[in-house]
Amino acid sequence: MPGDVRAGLPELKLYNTLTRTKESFAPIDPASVRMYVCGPTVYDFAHIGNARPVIVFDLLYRLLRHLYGVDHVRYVRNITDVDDKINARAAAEHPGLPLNEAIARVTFATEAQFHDDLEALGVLHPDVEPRATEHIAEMRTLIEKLVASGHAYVAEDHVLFSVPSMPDYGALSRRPLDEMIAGARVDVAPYKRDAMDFVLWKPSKEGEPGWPSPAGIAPLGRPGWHIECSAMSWRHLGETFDIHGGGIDLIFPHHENEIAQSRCAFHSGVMAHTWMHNGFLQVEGEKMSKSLGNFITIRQLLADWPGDVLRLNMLRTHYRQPIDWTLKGLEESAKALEQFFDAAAPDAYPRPAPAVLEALADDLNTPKAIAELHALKDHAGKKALGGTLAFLGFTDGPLRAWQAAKAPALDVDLTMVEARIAERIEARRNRDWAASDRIRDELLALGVALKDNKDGTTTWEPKR
RNA sequence: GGCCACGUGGCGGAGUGGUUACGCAGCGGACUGCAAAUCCGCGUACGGGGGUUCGAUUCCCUCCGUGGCCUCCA
Repeated sequence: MPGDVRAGLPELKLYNTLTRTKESFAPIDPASVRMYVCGPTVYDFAHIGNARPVIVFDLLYRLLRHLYGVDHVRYVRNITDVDDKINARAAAEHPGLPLNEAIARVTFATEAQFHDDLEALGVLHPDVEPRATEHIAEMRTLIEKLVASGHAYVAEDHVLFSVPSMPDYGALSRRPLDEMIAGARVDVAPYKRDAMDFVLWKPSKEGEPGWPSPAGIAPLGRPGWHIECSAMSWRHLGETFDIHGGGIDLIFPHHENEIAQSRCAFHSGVMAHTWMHNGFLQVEGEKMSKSLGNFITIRQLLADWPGDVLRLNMLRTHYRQPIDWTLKGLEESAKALEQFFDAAAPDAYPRPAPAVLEALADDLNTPKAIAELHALKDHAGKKALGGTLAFLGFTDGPLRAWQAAKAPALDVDLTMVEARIAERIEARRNRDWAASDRIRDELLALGVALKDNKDGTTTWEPKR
């Protein structure tokens, strides 16, 4: 490598769920830093909780690209397009269609909605966005490997992963096997050898999507939930890679099972070196759920706020902390963003100010980074602020459009306003404060707010 | 029940073994004919109780509270 591309850059530290400590990040290959993040299951509009990992890991992606070079980072975020919820949705929405066609419609439409949402949130496209249904072959290969090595077995046309075959299963979630078995509240399927065993492949029911099964199973089948991520990360990032991210709720069982599948299939001690998990989101102090009626989609929020405000609001809390999503918070975020863009030079080259970069390099300390943004606003150059905002994924266009749209429509005669202002200046020159104040009040009633500037001029702006 | 997080000033939210986070709101001041805008300044916080320490918000124990996972879930 010609010189050290990272010279002068801060050391990146990331909290690793696997070790429960903040560690210095050292990629397997600095020329190809590899990150996998669990993406959405496409059956409905994404909610604001779904937006959190997408925004957080987008920021990490931007940071990695800055530290290692745009062409030296490979970011994979999958689309899960095979799932019972998708099937149910498809049957409900398109009752007249064959199920497979209905499913295609649902997943296609949902994926498009998701992409629209992310664009509004300022999220970059990952380098690869693989779909589960396009990686069935890889899944089958993995399953065959696992069966061949004794880590999986066939029972009643299912393939199950044998958890006891992996002695250190549970390391990520820190759940020793015996405890889990003791505390298991699950109905154990009779064909499981062990209560903890999980499904890699299952037979498709009549009318469900199905693919040729592995391991000599005759009927068509479909994959279990966990195998797809092992297959897609393998295909696009290799047997071992640097970072695997997702929501904290995925630690168990999803990520634990991914690790089991990948490590046992490749006889490896490691799937990903760094495991990162974002905290959960609540809405106005309550858990978000459909039954409480506080279930908010990204799309609903975008009707009221520019995506950049949602993005800033998300980043005001450190990614590992729980976040309480509130209207008050959104209002504060909007205000801060307006201040930033009022103070920033437009179309600045995307480049993080050193203090912001340092904050981000410390396990994505975005609240600290935002504090530095305020410092830049007050003390540093407009270009530094503008460049940093651009680096962080903020653009002012939607914000400005939003400001214009929410401003009360002014139906005033500009010539009249200018005339009244001139009239008031004359009154003030004559120290006729009563007349001056009357004119100001009258214009304010029309939505025109006057400002007497230090240089003696008077300007106006729409009343806020 | 088991496991894992979290509890910071009015609110949001970083961080640290001993000096200021930062933002919003509030208050005071400057400026102004009065305002608006702007600028300056101010509050003196770390859930309760023990312990370690010269010293703890920061480490340990414990209690209380909140949330999450253990079943699909960002």
